Amino acid sequence: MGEEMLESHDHDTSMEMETFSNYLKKKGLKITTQRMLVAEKIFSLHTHFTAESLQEELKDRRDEISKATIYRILSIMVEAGLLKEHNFGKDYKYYEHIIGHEHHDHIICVECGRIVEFIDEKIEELQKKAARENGFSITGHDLNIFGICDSPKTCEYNNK
Amino acid sequence: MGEEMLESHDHDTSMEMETFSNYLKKKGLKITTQRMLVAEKIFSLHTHFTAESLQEELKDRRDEISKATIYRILSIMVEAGLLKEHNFGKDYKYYEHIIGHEHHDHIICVECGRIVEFIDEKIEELQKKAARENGFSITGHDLNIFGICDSPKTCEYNNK
DNA sequence: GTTTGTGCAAATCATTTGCACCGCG
DNA sequence: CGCGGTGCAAATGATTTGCACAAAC
Repeated sequence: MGEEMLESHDHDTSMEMETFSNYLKKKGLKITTQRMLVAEKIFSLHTHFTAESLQEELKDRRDEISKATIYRILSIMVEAGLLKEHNFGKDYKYYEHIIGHEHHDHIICVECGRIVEFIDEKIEELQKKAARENGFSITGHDLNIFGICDSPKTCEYNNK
Repeated sequence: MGEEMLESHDHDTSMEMETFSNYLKKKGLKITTQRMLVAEKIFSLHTHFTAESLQEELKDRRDEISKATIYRILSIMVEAGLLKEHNFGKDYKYYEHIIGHEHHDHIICVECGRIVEFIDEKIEELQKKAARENGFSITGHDLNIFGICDSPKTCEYNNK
């Protein structure tokens, strides 16, 4: 239920945009129209998206942004730590912005594709413990649970 | 530490081969040389492998097996529930056979690629709980922890 | 003998890259 | 202005597929 709350209010992106601009300046990269448009869109989204869906969302602009540029900007933002890349078992990547979002794991419906975010501090703790016990200094993790959801709205399985 | 033990003894593959053959028969698929060679190799491996590395391992045979065939056989074995597919964040897939191996999660070294398996029943339990609480009936999960390992043998990071 | 499997090469698909032109600083 | 950025089209790399020949049943 945490995610619906985050998505309901209209998010002000100025703080995130500022962070991104600062990163660009610090790295000697230029502030371009495309970078601003893409970042703005990304920060305004509070869902998981793909390079494809992002380009689609930007189509309403008079000037469409090329896939090459989209990929290049995504890569900068991941590098900047503003964006997280996910592999949900598909052959393309999902992204979600990080600022303003706590770390969380995912439950993915194998029937309708719905993604629910959740966080369990005990699981986090146990993961750190497991890494430590195996002599690893942890840099990150990825936990995805797959299942069939109960959403009568989206889930084909519960919809028939 | 559980994994080293599994890997140390020479595994008899006859039981697994039997299961695979039965599956093929049941599905009206043919028992071919390639399918037997690939399955035999897979069941004898107790590590994670890729389509590429598997083909490499089969090179010592007089007749090399084509990539197309390898992929086709991998797909059958996944379908049969004998093989599990993994996305470790790379742009190619990893596989590991399932029979004779308990379910487990992975810790992957981002420096040297070493993969350690682990299992934590409490994490398993908490995952089921999280899925249940979000209205999902769980079908599977994937937990990967990334970090830097302490192996002086393989890890470049600890090797310099 | 049929039907299914295999190898090869060509096709896909997401992502990346080379290059000529464009626009920020 | 000058150099990094963008778009385009071509390149890449893993995986898939069409097709003619080969092997299983």
